[in-house]
Amino acid sequence: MPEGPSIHILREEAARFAGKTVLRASGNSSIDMARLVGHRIVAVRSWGKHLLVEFKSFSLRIHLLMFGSYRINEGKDGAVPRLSLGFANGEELNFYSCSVRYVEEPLDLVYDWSADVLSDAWDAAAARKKLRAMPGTLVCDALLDQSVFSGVGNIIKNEVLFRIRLHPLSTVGALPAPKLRELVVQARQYSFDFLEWKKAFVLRQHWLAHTKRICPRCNIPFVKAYLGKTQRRSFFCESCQRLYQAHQAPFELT
DNA sequence: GAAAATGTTATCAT
DNA sequence: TATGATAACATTTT
Repeated sequence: MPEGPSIHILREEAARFAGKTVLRASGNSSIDMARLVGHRIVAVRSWGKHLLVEFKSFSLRIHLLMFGSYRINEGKDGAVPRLSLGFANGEELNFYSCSVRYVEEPLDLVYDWSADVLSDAWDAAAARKKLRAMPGTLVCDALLDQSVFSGVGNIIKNEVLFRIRLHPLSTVGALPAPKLRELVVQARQYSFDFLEWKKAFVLRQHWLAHTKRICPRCNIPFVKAYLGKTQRRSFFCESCQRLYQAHQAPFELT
């Protein structure tokens, strides 16, 4: 369920609770839920895959991890909420199998909004600068680095690399400037495409590489491998996705 | 029904 | 101490 665009949708749906006061909080989370009761939600925000419910003096951070889900104004069959927030008129916001935490500091101090690929505050130049500082990193790992591309997940990773014809084992430092620029542009652009397709329930049919067996450009089999320090599934075409590697030895002189 | 998977973090080992 | 490997968590789809 959850890459950045899915959380963006969740945030839009949960925005209705901004300004409302929590009347009840329950669930199997280990956080102090009583603390929430009586507090008014100032805003519902998101940063990449984090959903942030902001109160006046603290915030709640929900991360759906791999299998999390949520329901608004209804329960989920046979599932106990990790956290259930009750509001006036029987309204409720329920989260299942997710990570729940308090953030004590002001959100603007904790989060770098310019790293969120779906944010108005997204800063492509800042992302390029971060990438230039990690020349030895594989592009498949760089795309999943939340401090650079907050919200990008494994599906977006595979689709972006296919879209810009870039081999996942390419090294960030070996990319020509225009390619690096394209990587940054498409990480954001594909995330918006993902968002629109997800909203229209047509996301999966737009996948060109992720879980696919044949390259739609070359008509030859994709390679499926678990790559990078993250060891996540990669689907790529060895024919049309170019591999850029450093010409010099892959160790650093210190 | 087994296996895999849209993710992150805690803990242990080196 | 810092880095890295491993485990842990939990649910739906193939």
